[in-house]
Amino acid sequence: MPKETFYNLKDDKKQKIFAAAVQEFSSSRFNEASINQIIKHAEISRGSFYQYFNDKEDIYLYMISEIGKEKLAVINEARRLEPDADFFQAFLHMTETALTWAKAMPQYNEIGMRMAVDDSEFIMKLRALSPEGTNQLKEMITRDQQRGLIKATIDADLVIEMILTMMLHLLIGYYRTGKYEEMFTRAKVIIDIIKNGIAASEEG
Amino acid sequence: MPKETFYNLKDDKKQKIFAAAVQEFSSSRFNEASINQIIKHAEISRGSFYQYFNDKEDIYLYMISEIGKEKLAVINEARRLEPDADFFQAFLHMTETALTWAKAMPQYNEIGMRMAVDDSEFIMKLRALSPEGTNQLKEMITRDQQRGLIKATIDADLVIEMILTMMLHLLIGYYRTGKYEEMFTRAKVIIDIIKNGIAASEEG
DNA sequence: CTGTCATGTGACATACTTGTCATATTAGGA
DNA sequence: TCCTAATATGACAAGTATGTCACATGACAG
Repeated sequence: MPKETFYNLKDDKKQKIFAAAVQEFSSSRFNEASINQIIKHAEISRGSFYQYFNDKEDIYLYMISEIGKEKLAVINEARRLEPDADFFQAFLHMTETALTWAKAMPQYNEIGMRMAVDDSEFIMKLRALSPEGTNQLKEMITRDQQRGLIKATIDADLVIEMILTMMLHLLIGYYRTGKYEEMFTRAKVIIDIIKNGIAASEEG
Repeated sequence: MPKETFYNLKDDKKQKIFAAAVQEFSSSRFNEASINQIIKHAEISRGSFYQYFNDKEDIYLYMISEIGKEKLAVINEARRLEPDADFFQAFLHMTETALTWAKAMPQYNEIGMRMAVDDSEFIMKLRALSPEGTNQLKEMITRDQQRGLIKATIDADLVIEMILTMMLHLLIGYYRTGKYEEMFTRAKVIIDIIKNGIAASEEG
């Protein structure tokens, strides 16, 4: 929650500060990110910073919530398609969305990557608060179990965990190599491997 | 490569310094680890530290190589068993070894965890140098493909990537929750999911 | 024009870091 | 015992960081 003084600023100045925060938090983890760098790039004084925000946590939360708004729009757009797709199609689509997002917004993606591997107290707490969009996936698996597409004995939570782990791994791979096509191909193969393990086709 | 003055020290003093390094590097990533903390716990002076080691990288490499020696012994012990096991049995056994190791040596495990998610220049370089024990796994998959236990079309490298990713994920899970049995159970389920995807039983 | 209040500023205190170096201590051979 | 060479020490310089605060500037109402 930035202070009122921040919200009173002109939009382009707010934007500049936001951009400076993105720049800093996309190149350093929370603990290592420096307010000095932020104010330098935003071209504001140290005093001003503390007139806008309480501390580093404050501007981080602000930045995350701003990014979240943008992200939500993209995700909702993606979800509107294919309402009847099975879990595998949906997940592949989701992966594609995530990769596209990562490609389009490399800095935002980088922030997410850093957050995923951050073990500072603040980020740990923050992660614990946001439950991810996991419910929707679980519903899909349950539905596909009822439709007879996925084995009834499968532990949905574990499958989701597997799949999100692999997706994060792919994102990190993309982030490190920049090879979008390759990561997408891999995603398809990984889903195929998981599918032929959890699909009910043979055993039931 | 610590300096000669370090190797000239009595064993218990060397041991104390090693323990202080383990303590510090198991609770902080490389960049955040503090030499001040190490010398405090080792009860040596700042000057002495720089008489023993060139810098932080130096003591880190020393510590890692010492741990590596211990680890190698454990791994070799584990590999001696079941020479004819298939890939899945072998991998499960490997996971068990890793989890046991993590349980027995929590600090070493923590160091490994931190190293896995460290993106400092030094650790990135270090990771790139050590190629992991991935060859052995690949040989097993190839052999099992020839034995007809695994689909011939499967990309061994990708499977190894998947499996190591999931194993790391489980290790991190164990590290965070301390629930050894649960992680081992999950490992079995994960392997089962991957197996019924890559086993040649139905399609291959 | 002036008074008031919001906003901008950078020097400062404080606390941390690493690596150096002059000096003190210790140990072992002659 | 005494001398020398190895080793131990902590003050220090130079750098980083955060958060505060007295003061400067700007804007706007009367």
